[in-house]
Amino acid sequence: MEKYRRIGLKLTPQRLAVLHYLEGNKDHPSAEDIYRAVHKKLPTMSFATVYNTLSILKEKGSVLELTVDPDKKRYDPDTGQHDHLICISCKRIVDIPSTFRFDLPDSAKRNFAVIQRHVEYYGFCPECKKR
Amino acid sequence: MEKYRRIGLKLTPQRLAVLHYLEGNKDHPSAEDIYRAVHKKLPTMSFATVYNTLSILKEKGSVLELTVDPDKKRYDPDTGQHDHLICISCKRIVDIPSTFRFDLPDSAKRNFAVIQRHVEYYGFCPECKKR
DNA sequence: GTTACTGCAAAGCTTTTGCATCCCT
DNA sequence: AGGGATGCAAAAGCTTTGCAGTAAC
Repeated sequence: MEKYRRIGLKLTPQRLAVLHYLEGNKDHPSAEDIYRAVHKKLPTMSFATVYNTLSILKEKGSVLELTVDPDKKRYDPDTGQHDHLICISCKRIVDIPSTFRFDLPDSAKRNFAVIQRHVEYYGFCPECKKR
Repeated sequence: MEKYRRIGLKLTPQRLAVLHYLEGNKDHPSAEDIYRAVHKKLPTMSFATVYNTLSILKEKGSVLELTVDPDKKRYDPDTGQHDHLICISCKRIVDIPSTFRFDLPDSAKRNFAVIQRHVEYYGFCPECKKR
């Protein structure tokens, strides 16, 4: 938690609860997932505070906002380079290591200043493909 | 247009207008972009019909729904394998050829049945990086 | 003549915002 | 004590839906 104080966050119980829930979380939760989990521990927790906290964490680079689920945004506390397997049926998102280099040849960049790469593999997870 | 009749579409003026607008379109338009463009030619055009048409085209595999813009869905009539450069400032989306093989090693698939791969490079486009 | 599509308005969801109150530092 | 954070409710977007009327086949 020291690292959050260092980036200039005012440490409220609400923020600590969100940070604690996200710590090491591999589920790529939505804002509602976070709200529901944290609300159990902290019944006064509001949606506005969840979004407010996520917005600051995004800004500070401590959380990634994923736009891979057509229905809602998902959040990833793992900001290291990795790719995603996504089930188009149950919307499960699973981390996998990147299998190739980040580099895009300059000729392909069209003068963009590229900052980040996202790679997603869409399909059916083991459970959903059974049906 | 023959190919749309062949996949079992009832060809209404509204659908033809949407199909014509999407044909060869490289802008990755949103539903609203499509609505505005088609509405000029066909003033009775409604949003419901835009979404209805897109939904059918998606189903038939004639259009890809992109979830790379956090604000709204974008549509891509080019269903061949290619990657995207995305400007996080103006939301412009530019096509680039894929620079590596589709294959994901079986060991990385976690038993998913992978159907599609999406690769996006996020950053600033030439115009937006000037500021 | 049927069946399916259109258009309008209302509803549904996720996310954002305004503002008074509260509390971390 | 002061400035920022919280919580509530309302609002804003995008997208979906219900249904009566209409048009394609």
